Amino acid sequence: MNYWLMKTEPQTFSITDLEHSENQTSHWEGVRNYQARNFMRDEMKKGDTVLIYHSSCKSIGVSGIAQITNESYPDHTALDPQSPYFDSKSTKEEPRWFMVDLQWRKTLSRTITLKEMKDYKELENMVLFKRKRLSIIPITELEYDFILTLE
DNA sequence: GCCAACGTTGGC
DNA sequence: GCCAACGTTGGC
Repeated sequence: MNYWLMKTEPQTFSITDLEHSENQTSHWEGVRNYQARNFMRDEMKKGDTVLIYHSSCKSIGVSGIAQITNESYPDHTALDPQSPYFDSKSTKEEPRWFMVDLQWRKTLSRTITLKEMKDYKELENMVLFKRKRLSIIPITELEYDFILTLE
């Protein structure tokens, strides 16, 4: 069982939106970065645990927990010319982009902020700090457990 | 809104 | 295959 951190802009899709989705479950559309795609396509497994991270917003940081309920399948929004995630180079026969399904587990009582996470030695090796533009980030069980103790 | 970091594109 | 130009991410 693996642990992940997935970034989202809450004005687009927040942990609260996931909580209020049908069956508290949603697909995770719009990943358009190859390394993030590879994590999703090749390594995310059903049952993996995900920290939901809010970016580009007032309160930046970890805001909730979710779980992978469906492993990767083609991201249909890449084929939709009306979608902001449309990619003319992706086809039904050879999909370029993938998504997974996530189910809500918990909305944290407060956001564990990026700022405070940077203060802890226990988290100093987080990929989150090293790969600033990666939207899907593997984390260790120790990092996961430690972050949740901060709530 | 600014801008640094950095991933992607495309000419050569 | 290199690398300059360009576009996007995301913290501040």
